[in-house]
Amino acid sequence: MRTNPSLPKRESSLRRDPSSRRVKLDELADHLGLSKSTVSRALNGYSDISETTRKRVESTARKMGYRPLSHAQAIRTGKVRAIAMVINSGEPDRHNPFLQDFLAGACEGASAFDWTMTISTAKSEKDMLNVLGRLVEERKADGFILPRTEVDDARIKYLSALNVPFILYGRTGYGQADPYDDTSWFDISGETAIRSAVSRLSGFGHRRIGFVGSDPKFNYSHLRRDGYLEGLKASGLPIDPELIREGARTRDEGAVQARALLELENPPTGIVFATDLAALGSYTVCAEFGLQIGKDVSILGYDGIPESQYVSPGLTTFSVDSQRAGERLAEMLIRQTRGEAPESLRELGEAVLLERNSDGPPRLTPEELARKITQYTNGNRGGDRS
Amino acid sequence: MRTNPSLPKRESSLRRDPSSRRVKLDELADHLGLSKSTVSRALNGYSDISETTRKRVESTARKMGYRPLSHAQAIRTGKVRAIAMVINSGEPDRHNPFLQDFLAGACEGASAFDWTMTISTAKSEKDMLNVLGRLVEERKADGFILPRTEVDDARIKYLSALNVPFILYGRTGYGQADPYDDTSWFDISGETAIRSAVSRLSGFGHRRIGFVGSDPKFNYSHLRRDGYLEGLKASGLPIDPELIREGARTRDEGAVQARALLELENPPTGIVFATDLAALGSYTVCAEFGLQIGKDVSILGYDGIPESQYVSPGLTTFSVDSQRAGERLAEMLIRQTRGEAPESLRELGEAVLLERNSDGPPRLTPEELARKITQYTNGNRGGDRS
DNA sequence: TTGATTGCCGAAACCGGTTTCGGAGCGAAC
DNA sequence: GTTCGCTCCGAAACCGGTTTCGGCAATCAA
Repeated sequence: MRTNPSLPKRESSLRRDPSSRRVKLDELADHLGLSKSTVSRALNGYSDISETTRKRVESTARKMGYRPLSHAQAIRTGKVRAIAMVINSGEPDRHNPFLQDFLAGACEGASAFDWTMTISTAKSEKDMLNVLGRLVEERKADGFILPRTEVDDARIKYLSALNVPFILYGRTGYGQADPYDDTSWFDISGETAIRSAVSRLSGFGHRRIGFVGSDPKFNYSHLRRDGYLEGLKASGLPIDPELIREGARTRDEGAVQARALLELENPPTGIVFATDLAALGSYTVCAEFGLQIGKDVSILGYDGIPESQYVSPGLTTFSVDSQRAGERLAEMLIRQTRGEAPESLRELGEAVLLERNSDGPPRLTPEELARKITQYTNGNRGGDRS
Repeated sequence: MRTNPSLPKRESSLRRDPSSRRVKLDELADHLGLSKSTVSRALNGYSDISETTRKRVESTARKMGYRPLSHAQAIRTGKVRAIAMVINSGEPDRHNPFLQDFLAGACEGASAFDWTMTISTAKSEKDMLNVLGRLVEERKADGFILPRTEVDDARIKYLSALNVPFILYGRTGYGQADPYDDTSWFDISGETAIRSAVSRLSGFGHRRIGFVGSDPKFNYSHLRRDGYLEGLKASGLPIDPELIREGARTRDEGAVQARALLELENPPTGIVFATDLAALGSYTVCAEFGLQIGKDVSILGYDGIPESQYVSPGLTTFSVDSQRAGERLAEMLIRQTRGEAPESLRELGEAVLLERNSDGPPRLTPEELARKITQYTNGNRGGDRS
């Protein structure tokens, strides 16, 4: 006698009620008086099935509630009708309130094709490739969405080498000769948004405008900084390296960079942040310096996180439609796995400006601003500010 | 000639490099000089394989990088080694910053067993059952995690009827005779936390303590309200129905309920909220009434969302370890699909108090508080408060 | 010595679909 | 009247695993 190694003998209780058993292809074929191969080809739209039979098959299939087992088809077709995404759970700015919107979009995009979405998480960069590898090996998905693309992205190299389809949320290869040679991607043009942020401030009359970028390992950080530079150029403002800071991903890091900018001898009267989170960090610094945001200093963000509307004053920012992004990415990825050329699957969307109260005409010149800050901090040194 | 209905003829480019082809069971068997049935049974721990052979098979399997195709096994075993969760994307409070932690936990819990996690979203309550249905029909998962359980939960009925394994994040059937008869669940004891919140306020000297619950369709809302009542009882305080509000899921709804409580003739000097989001809504109301949070009125939340530490004053709240919750749920669900009895798979965790500055000894009596509010609002009527 | 167990493994069926291949039936062309 | 080609469908192989069943050799009991 052999023993099955599984646990207690409750397996039977897991079987579905026999009365509500699923209908399989053979039964459907019997019911139709056709062979199962004919039925299968009819359902899959083969051309050697007469139109009338196809219609008949489809209608009774629907009537009988027939649904092919996806893994049963996968064994022959090699496609599981699923896309995957692996999230890096070790990131400092991982508490992304938009994840749900993004996932909702991706799921809907997949559902529209009757595909599903599997996710996984990686604890580190190294773990990432292992996780991807497992998913590929076990063939849990036919393609991958790669969020937060980096300038030099290991995931891309890995999947390319394996010839596994993928699509980027973002672009990659900043600064390379042919940055996006044959990958497909969807992205929101952060550079356009940041450029117009600078123009907006310049239009308000700001002459010294600072920029706080994100981690330079991410491609978007470079693109947005370039948008800032373009914005300066378009407004005829000089580039001052002193006003360009990088590496702020979290609120705290945003605060550090905001402080550095405001403590300059000749501080900016307006600051554009690459992300809302970093921008929110500046709020505490401004409070600390006795600065009124929107008057003494103008702040602009990017992302459109919900919190940006609840701070006071409301943060002017550029809102990204994460749900749509997820949806587009899913659709484009599926089309790629179906044979469309990756190079033909690229799309660039735009963020939309949410005008709130964190920016406006400068009330002070940079000199006056500097004086106000030093006076305030001196006056408060050792004071009680609980 | 028959035509395959798929798109352009690039299929070939999708095939993996033939040199890096996956090794399949037959090849492994050939390499070992064994039959593939023996190898399969060895890998699956059957008892009729000698220990030495088993070891040999396992080691060379590892050496050759053999990995069974999960859908190929599924066709015979009926198990795809995946758990699923479907998120309701239509919820007003869907921007949950903890989703990522939760998913990370669930994914890790699944990975530990070499399972994966598939997700999907539903746009409404009705859509929910369709989405679940599709996943079940196509057998995309072996079991489901059901988050945010409701008092009368359609998902539970649906999956129970189909005899599909599932586990609740939360409990259900509040008020029924045998509320949790044979479902398995993991939950955090919100009632315990809220009870101690009341005790904490009472310990500070508060005598009138309000409660703002969440949507009563959710089970947790009732449990937390009960915790509030128990807390009052433990502190020897009377129950005043006037002080109990419900239905606040969003920040704005929290604001509405906070306003209602504070505008009472005999307002509470401390308010316990069922969720952080609702608690944050009270901040704007307090500002509007010229009330200093933590002094004039004490506020307590529950959830431990990141934002709670960035508001001023920091919100005292109870932090829930979402990642651990996800991990436990995944493990328990997998064990259930392997045959363990659902009734034996239940676990109750505790939230941990994060003491911050939104609560403390009452500076005013309820009467003084009421007077302060009316004075302030009258004084500011029509005034400029931009 | 013989018959019955036991330990270990191979052959073959099986899971539920997809795809290949061949052939019946029919109309048109020679 | 063949022959050809076209439309449409069925039989059977196939995908990559798992599970059943039976059999051989060695061991044990009688």
